[in-house]
Amino acid sequence: MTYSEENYLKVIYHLSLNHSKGVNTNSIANVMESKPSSVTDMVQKLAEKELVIYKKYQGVSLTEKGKFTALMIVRKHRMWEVFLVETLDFSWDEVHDVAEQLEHIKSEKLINKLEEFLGFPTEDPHGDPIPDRNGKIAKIDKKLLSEINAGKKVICVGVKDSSPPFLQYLDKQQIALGSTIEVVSKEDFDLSLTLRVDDKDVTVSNKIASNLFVKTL
Amino acid sequence: MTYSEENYLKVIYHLSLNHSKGVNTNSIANVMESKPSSVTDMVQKLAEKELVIYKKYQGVSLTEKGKFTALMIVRKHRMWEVFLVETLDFSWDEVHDVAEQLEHIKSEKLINKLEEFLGFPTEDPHGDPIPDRNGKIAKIDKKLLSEINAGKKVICVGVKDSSPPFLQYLDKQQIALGSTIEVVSKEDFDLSLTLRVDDKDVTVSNKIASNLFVKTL
DNA sequence: AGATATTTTTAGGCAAGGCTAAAAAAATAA
DNA sequence: TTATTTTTTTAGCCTTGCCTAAAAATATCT
Ligand SMILES: [Mn+2]
Ligand SMILES: [Mn+2]
Ligand SMILES: [Mn+2]
Ligand SMILES: [Mn+2]
Repeated sequence: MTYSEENYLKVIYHLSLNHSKGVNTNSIANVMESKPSSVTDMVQKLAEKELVIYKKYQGVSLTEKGKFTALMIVRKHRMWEVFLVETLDFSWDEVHDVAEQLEHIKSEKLINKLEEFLGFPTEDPHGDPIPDRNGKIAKIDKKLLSEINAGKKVICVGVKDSSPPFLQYLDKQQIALGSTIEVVSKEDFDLSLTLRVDDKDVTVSNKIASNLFVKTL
Repeated sequence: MTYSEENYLKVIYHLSLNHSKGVNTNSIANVMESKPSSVTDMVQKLAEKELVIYKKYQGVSLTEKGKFTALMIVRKHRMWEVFLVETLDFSWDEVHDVAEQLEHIKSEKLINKLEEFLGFPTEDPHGDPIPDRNGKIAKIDKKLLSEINAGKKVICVGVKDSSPPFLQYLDKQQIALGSTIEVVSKEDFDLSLTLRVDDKDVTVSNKIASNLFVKTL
């Protein structure tokens, strides 16, 4: 399994969580920052190896084998992110790029020992669930903050976008995983929200609110 | 810098420690388990990038830039080996292959944070010195056990061969880094040695003795 | 339905990093 | 010194993973 094949499987896995049908060529190319023709090439190779199911012009989906492989990569990615934050004091906006490299290290023993050392974490620093060694992944019950009505109190449990600028914005507003957020009011005009986070009022745009996952109490 | 280029630089670095002149094509090919023609190709590419000095038929040597790059890879390799043994409880014969992968992870911050977490170790689990972040590497004063005369007491400080079979042999004989070894007698015929390690007598062949580094008291 | 636009695939090419076989240079032996 | 062997380089080929341009299939609009 090459580095490149692993990245394709991971991207197909992530895309198939939303687009419940077959994943289309163009969306893979967009995420991979490559060209549709390259995607077609690789997808045909993955189909020969029985990692994906592919019919011309019909999009692609993972086989059980392909899905398991993808989950193991996601497992490693998120486990390493926990290590970087918890053990090496990285901040949550610095870990993704390094984890993109570390997720390709091939050693079952390494990931299992690391998991043990970290105390069997179930979520990564962005609130995403970590698959266990059998590929089982918890479904975390969460809603977007943008779907919450005024007057409700919720807890921040994750981010949809985990790009550094967004995470740094949250740091600046002192919104972190576990923060209690009260939706004070919602503006009809632009759907912006006024929140109370730790006794401080903050106004956030709809774009912000639709990238924050929360749990109702 | 690709994975492959990094491996070439590392191999050239290790070979140039012994073969004090230019490193020859064939020895690189042997270590890399590739063919001399492939080595010539790559060496020419490295010369263009000013990482090595190369004249046809004259062997190859590292430039300052190439040497620093090689040292940073060695630094990462050995630091990760310490992590695997100290933090994740790997045994010293299990770490090399994983470290071969981890040494290519690109993040200065990662290696420096890891170094800090590990308490700035100066040697890896096989007794080899770890270069610091400026590329400075300690020269450890050590001799081969095979050079020690009968009657002397020494301390085991490293291994020359760090292949799993050899390391496992040492485990079985309960010889570890830090063990005190007394050379009881040396057999003229085959240069085998009788040792006293922790109040136990062991006989080892010359081959074993010439792969163990020791420090005289 | 028929025309047009979009998506996807195919065809052909390129760079990296390998390989084998043959040629050239250097080292060694006679 | 000349002949032979060994080492090294060159030439040409292959696979992987990417690309562009063109062709084919599918989707959308009138
Ligand atoms: Mn990530
Ligand atoms: Mn994450
Ligand atoms: Mn090693
Ligand atoms: Mn080592």
